[in-house]
Amino acid sequence: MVTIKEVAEEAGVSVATVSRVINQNGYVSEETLEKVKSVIDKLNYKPNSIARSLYHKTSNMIGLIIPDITNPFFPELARAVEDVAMMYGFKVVLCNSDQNPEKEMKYLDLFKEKYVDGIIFTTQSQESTVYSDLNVPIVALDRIGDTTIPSVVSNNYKGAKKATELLLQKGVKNIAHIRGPKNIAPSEARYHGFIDAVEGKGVNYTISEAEFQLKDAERKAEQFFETHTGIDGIFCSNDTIAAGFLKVALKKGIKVPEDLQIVGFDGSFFGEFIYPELTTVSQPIYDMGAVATRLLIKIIQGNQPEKLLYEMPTTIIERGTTR
Amino acid sequence: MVTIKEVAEEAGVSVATVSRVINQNGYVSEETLEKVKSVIDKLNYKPNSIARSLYHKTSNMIGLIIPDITNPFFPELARAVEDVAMMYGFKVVLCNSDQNPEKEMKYLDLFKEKYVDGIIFTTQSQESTVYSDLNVPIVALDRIGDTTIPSVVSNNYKGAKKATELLLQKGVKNIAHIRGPKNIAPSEARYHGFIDAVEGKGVNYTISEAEFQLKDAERKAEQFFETHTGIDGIFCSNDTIAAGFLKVALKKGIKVPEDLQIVGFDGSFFGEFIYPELTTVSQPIYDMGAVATRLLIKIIQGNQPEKLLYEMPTTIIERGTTR
DNA sequence: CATATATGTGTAAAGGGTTACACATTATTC
DNA sequence: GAATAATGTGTAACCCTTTACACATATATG
Repeated sequence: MVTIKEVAEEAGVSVATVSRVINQNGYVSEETLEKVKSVIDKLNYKPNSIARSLYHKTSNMIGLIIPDITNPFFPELARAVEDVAMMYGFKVVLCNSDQNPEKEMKYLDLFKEKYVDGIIFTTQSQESTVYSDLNVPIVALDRIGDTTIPSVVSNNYKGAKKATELLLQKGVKNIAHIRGPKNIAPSEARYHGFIDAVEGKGVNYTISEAEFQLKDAERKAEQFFETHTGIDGIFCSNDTIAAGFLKVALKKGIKVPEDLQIVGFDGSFFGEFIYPELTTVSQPIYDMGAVATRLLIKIIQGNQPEKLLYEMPTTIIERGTTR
Repeated sequence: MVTIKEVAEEAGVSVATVSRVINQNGYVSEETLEKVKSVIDKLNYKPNSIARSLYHKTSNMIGLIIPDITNPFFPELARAVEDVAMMYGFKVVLCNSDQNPEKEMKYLDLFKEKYVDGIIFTTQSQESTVYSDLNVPIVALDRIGDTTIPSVVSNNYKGAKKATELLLQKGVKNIAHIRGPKNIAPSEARYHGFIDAVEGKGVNYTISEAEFQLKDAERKAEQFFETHTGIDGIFCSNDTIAAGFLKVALKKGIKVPEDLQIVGFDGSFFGEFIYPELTTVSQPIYDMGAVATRLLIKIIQGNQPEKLLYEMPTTIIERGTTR
């Protein structure tokens, strides 16, 4: 690797001058500028970013902590973060926490050591690793309740409410909600959205629960259809659960959407892969990632965020599982 | 951040001694050792990894270049890379190249600047950014034809052949192959696998082509079913295409697997989300990532790879779209 | 008991940049 | 034309670790 010293020698100037040329600060004569530039080109010199980091205590890197990239919700998010980061000259280090506080701590330490300029994280769990006192700009995604960290969330409550209302409006008489795990914030919010859409409206409703995993959803669906009859509308806490219920329904010969309507949540890409296509509450996943990243970069650049909670709107995509 | 200097002062020794304690090399008396260790604990000192990198020209980071994390094939791969890297104390920097050579070059420069210890990359395209002369250990995934770079691939040819043979054996009389794009190596290999299973066997076959994208697959499927009749078996170049064809077939009221059998390729998770579940040729995606990473780390540690091509076996998963 | 070897610790240079400060030169102002 | 400001460049310290080398002491060897 070519160093600044070699460039300086070749150009017959000091390293300081070369540095000035690179960083475009301080005074450099036109003549010297040209000379140095040409040497830089000739030697294909690239300033060593590690050395820079050491001095500046800055790395142009953003740390991204997500539960699991394998969960279909996160690739798009990660992609958005990378795209925006890239636009501003930042790189991203991706870490899968598996919701494991130990792993999270480990990554946090790593980030500090590496002088990352900022951190974006998603934990769907509620108890928190101590994120607040680590003295690095940070933005939370899809996580509420913390009053000190700027957060970007989608409006889970409202989306769930709208979805439920859609089902009712489509003539559903016996509605069910398959809620997600209790300790996950969005699942909680969606549950409340459902309840508020249904409670006191004289509507017949049931609640069941499933993990955000296909296999578990199918198991729960099998049980569900055995123990419940006459259900003609289901609002599922996410698309994975919805896919599981749809599969089992089809297998049992239940006609969707004629006899049973189903709405999911997330707007996962696979909603279009299945048939009938899944009606779902779409979260602006890419936008959430983009907004979070822009926000983080703003903070990195020294601006205070205008607000602590950025709530992104959800939209209903009506497809084949509703009439 | 606490520095080694502060630790040294507090412990009443020189920085060299502290460094020796941290790195467990050189002579340190039992007494000093204890003393220094306790100070390190007390101050919660963590060696600055940037400074270390600067000295060692090493970063404990692995660069991973993939086309697009949003493509369902890659999250699992990325996950495997991260898991294995983690086990060996490496972190991973993830980059989406979009198959864009410029972006690839940019990332490669970045990696050199950051002293990444090694690089894993996937390009499905055949023309190559110059990966060979960058003087960093490197492993290619899912990419053939390069004779200098150690590669991990799955056996696309054999998998395709087996899949085709499976269809024939299940009684398919008029078989079609929906091939993937021409410039993508795995799609090419699968095409040849199909041809070799079918050519000279007195079998009736057709070839069509589609992008590895649902929308395009659906368009092509619409056309396909209009222009072809009597087709009772389709081998698709990947699961996304298969999903598109399945959807359109179901929409048209074609009975799957009774009247039409479909086999995909990849073993993508969404194959289980759809109904009937997709029969597919499963690639050991996670294993491929893990093997590639282990191989890379081996090279980083100075061992030569035993072979240049690591071919991983594919397995057929029979599910609902075949009889 | 002198010499060689092992043990323990510190000093300073190196790794590749950035920048405060010093110094020299040129341009401006009165 | 002298004082002041602006411009151009170099020297050296600094960012934080690691390690070669120097030095001192303790132990082993003949």
